[in-house]
Amino acid sequence: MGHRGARKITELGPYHLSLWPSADSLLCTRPLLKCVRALCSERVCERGKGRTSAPRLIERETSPSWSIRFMFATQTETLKGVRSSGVETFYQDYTNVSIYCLLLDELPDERSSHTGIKYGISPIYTSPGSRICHECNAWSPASLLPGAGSASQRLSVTAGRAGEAHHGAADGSRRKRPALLLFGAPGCCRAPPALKTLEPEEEVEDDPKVHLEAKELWELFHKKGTEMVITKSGRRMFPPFKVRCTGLDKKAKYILLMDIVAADDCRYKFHNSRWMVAGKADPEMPKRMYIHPDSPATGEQWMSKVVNFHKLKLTNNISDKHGFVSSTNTILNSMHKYQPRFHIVRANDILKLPYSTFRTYVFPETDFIAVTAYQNDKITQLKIDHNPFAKGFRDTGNGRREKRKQLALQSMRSYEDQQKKDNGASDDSSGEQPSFKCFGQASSPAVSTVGPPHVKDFGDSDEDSDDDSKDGHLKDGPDSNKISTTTEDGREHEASPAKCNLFSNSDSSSRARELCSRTEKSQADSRQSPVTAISSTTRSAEDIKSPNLEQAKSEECRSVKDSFMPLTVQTDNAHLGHGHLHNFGFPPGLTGQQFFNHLGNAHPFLLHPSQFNMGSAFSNMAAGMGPLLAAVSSGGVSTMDTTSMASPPQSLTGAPGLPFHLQQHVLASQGLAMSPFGGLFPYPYTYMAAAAAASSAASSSVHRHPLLNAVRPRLRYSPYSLPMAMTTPDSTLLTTAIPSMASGGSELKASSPVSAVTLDSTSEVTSHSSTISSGSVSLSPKTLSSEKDAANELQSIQRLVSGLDSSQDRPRSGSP
DNA sequence: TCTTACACGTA
DNA sequence: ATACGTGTAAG
Repeated sequence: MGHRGARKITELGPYHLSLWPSADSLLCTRPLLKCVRALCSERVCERGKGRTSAPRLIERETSPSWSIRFMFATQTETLKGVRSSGVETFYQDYTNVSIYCLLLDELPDERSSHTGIKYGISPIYTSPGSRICHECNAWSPASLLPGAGSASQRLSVTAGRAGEAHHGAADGSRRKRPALLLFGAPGCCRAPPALKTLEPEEEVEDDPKVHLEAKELWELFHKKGTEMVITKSGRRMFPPFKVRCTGLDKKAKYILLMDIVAADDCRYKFHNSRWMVAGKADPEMPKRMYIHPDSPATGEQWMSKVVNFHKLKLTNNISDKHGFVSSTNTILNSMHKYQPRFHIVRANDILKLPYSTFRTYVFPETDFIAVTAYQNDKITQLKIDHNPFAKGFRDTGNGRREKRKQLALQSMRSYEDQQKKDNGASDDSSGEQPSFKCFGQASSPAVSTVGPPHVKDFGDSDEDSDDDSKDGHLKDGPDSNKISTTTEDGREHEASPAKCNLFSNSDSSSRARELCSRTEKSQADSRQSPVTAISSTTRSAEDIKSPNLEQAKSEECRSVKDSFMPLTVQTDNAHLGHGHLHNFGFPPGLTGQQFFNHLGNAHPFLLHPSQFNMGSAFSNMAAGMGPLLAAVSSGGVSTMDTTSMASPPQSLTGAPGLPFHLQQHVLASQGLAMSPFGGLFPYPYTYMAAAAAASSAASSSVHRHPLLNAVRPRLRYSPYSLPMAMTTPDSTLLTTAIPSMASGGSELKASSPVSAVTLDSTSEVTSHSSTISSGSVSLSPKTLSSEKDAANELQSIQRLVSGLDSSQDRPRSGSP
């Protein structure tokens, strides 16, 4: 990575940045300077004059390995104006970066008089020990503001509403202060610390099997070509992705995750009632790994219920109004095909993810095409017939609202017709309402279809025709819940996983490509094989085997047991820098490299390490914000554990502890996403490279990295699979509500593990055992109190940062 | 194509 | 009662 002479950075004082424009001090971080200049010229000056209007996000590519992004938190509206040559670029930064939150300070007149610039930059949050790595020039928060302000000072900053940041003075006075969020990719070549602090995993024998729930329902949709609506705010999947696990070690703890990866590199169009390839796929959005909110939990707990991932939402929106992506959202490209994947990782702490073996399960019948509006009327009807939330559109007696409307329309039309007699067409239209068409919704017994079959089937694809027959099977069609395809029959459905360690060999890259190719094929096949278990072992490339579906269920590649190998840092990685780790307070060992590597090896479908989504927003924060959080916490906690932040996805907010504005900040930072792992797992870029490279996310980060660049040609297929050792960690975010903090290393504990408390264990389904949700799991008593506080703070910070959704989120965090 | 407000439903 | 999940129609 380029060393750009950042050497002085370490010497910078807290206010160096704030003294801006004192270019000299900034020179140390050339990239930063560059960004600042851009910012100033474009926005800051304006700001000085008055609040501006539209929110802005300015992004700059500052170096091959990383970049810095600025964002004005002051804006109240959306960040739509992301100005970037391409979304891809934008995202890259997004994911790969750690966040720094700075406030714009008013500059003394003498400083601004000749420049007209009224604001300087002062950091708000920084992690205590952060600094720059001379080797890789990576920039850590602390370096920016070493010493800048005490924790209390930082805390004093409060955010008002979403667009404004208020600087709360001790006296209680507040003055508005434009806030600038600076996002910088952390990078450090220092070797990651070992992860000795975490509790060792016990060796256990397990043979996990996974059943897809509601398989029949999935198949029903699949026949027509499943479509999933993606919206700005995020849309759930339907059918819901639920699985039932068996064969887990009752006592061992597992982390369950899911992600959604591109099924191929094609763009589709719905033409003549059929899905057809319409060109090459658009750049993949950064992918996230969604960690089930109940994770980690014991095998017994997982096996006692259906594992539901309904909290995961699909979106086409890059950022919310503040530019942050909800942790539970997975960004997809409309008109592209995707394949959900399920992963089982035996680990008692999320921090160990990077070192753990992923058992990946793919259910070919769950692939789908993301759409902003339904294309196939049959799919629409299936949704209406089976999704309980769409009952209002069913024809059944009661009243489907649509019916009414239609009727109304018809009446109106008829009326009009009489008068005008225009349209025959109108009639069609009436008939045409998609929702009415019933073609095979048979599945839902009750209500379903019966109604007016307006049906017009387009007779979509041939395949479509049969729909009905199957439908019948579905248990209560209308209620998805009821249907549990999985049923015991099971084995068919069971998928065996392919294991993959994050660990990836450097050579993996080539492999990854192969995988990619495979995957493509697999897709085609996918339908055939019910389940595919991918097992990739980090070590053996071979293991990776085909990712594809063909291997189908039965294959299990358990090759490697979870090997917890903290990879030592690969040399490659080494230079990349793991610097973050420290900052984040993550256990050093955790750093991403290993993590990624493992993933990378995996088959095409491998996860991308960088992207973990924790269910809770909190978690997001944690991930991305580690440093910030640390800083934030007044407690003086030096670093927050990512782990500590657990929060229910929905609830984020709740934290009573922190000042509201702080919360916002945090969120924002999170959202940004920072580095996926970066946040959570501070990891060196390196490791990511491997895993990430393949993935889109990877690509993003990759850009920066020369090495990565090579990889860049995105492998669509295997998002996660990159072999490269070096990938940057960026793309993924981990978001999760991490329930248990686990005993972090000493550092962690010190930092303040937050009680995971809030997890929302949404484990829907049935029972989510209280235990699980409680996160009782690994909390250490002593840390609890502090943890809670921390959590609260985090939440508050998140809010602050995000400034947004506070309303939505509810603070659950509280201690139970 | 995508976004938004909406009615209507679940939970 | 509130919060939130649906597809629709209109833009």
